[in-house]
Amino acid sequence: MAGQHTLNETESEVVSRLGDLQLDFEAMAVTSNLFRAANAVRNHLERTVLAKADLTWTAFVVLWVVWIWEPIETRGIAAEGGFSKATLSGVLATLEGRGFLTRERSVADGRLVLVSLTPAGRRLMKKLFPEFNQEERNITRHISTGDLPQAAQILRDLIRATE
Amino acid sequence: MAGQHTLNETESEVVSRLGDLQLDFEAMAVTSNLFRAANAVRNHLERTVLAKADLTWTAFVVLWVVWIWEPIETRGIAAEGGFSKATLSGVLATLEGRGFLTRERSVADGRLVLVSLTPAGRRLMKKLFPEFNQEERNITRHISTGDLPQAAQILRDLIRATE
DNA sequence: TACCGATAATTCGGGTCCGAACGATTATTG
DNA sequence: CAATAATCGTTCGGACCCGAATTATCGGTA
Repeated sequence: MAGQHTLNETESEVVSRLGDLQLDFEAMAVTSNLFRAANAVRNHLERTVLAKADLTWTAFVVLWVVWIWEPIETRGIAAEGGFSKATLSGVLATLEGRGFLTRERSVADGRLVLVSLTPAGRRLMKKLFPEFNQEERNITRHISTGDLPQAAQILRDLIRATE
Repeated sequence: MAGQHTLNETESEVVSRLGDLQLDFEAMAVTSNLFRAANAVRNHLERTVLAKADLTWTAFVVLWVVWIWEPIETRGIAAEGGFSKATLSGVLATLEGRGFLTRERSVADGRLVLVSLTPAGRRLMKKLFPEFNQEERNITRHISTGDLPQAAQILRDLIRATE
C-alpha cells in the first residue's frame, strides 16, 4: 500500500532535480503521509466492513450523516460529509433506489430537500456501524493511547488551515 | 468545509441511537478528521496551485512520481501513488495525450511498460512543484513546529496499521 | 404585484476510481 | 519441451467526484 521508497531516498532524488531550491521536506512528508493514510484506511474499511453490505465509502458516510441528523437538508449532508452537492445528488439517487433513504421537499422552504432514512436504512446502520467502529479501533490501536487526542487535534489544525 | 457540528454534539447523537453499545469515540474522531483533512487539503491545493495548470490531484501525483523515479514501471507508479493500476491506465492516457509523458514497452520484460516524462513534462514539474511545496508549507505552518515530525509519524502508524 | 438578487438542488461533461475479466508475456514444472 | 502457473498492463462496467450551467424558489423592494 505505502510506496516502497523511504522518505530519505525520495528527498535526495528531489534535491538532485531541483538543486538548491528551498523546499520544506517536513511539509512534504506530512501531506504525502496524510494522503497515503487516508487512502489506506479507506480501502481497508471498504474491504473489511463495507464490502459485505455492498456500500462504497461515500455511500456509507452519507448514510451515517443522515442517520445521526435526520431529517437533514442536502446542503447539510454535503457540508458534513465533505463533498460537493453535485457528488451528493448522484449518491442520494443510488441510495434512494436501493431503499435506504427518502427525499422530500420541505414545506417551509420549497428550495430545500429533506433526507431521512427508511426503516431498512436504520436497520442497516444499527448493524453496520458497530462493526465499522470496531475496525476503526483496530486501526487506531497502533497509535499509542496518549497520542490519540493529539492526532485528532493535528488533523483538525490541517482542516482549519485550508479555510 | 468542515462539518458544522462539534464532536460532542455528534457523540451525544450517536449515543442516543446506539444506546449503551461500546463505541470508541476517539477512534471515530481520528478517522473522521483524517478524511476531512485529506479532503480539505486536496481541494485547497487543487484550487490554489493545480487549477492554473489544469491538473487534477491524481494527475499531479503521477507526474511527480514519474519525475522523481523515471523511467518507472506502471506497477511502481501505482504503488508509489497509492491507487490501482486500473485508475492509473486512464490517467496515463490523459497525460500522454497532453504530451507530458511517454510509455514504452520494456525490452528486458515484454510485460512491463516504462514511463518517462517528456521535456514539456519536466518543464511543468520544475515550475509547478516549488509552488506546490510553498502551499504545503502554508498549510502545515498551522501545526506547531515541534509537532510536525510527530504528525508525520502518526500518519505513518495509520498506514502501517492497515497492512 | 412585478422585478431581482440570493439561495438550493439538480443536471451535464469530463475526469477519476476500483474490482473483475482479459490478452499477452514470462517463469515453472513434470 | 509442452503444459501450466504467475505476472503485467489494459479494458470494461458501474460508481464517484467536481465546477459550471440550469431550474426552481425565496426574500426583499418599489
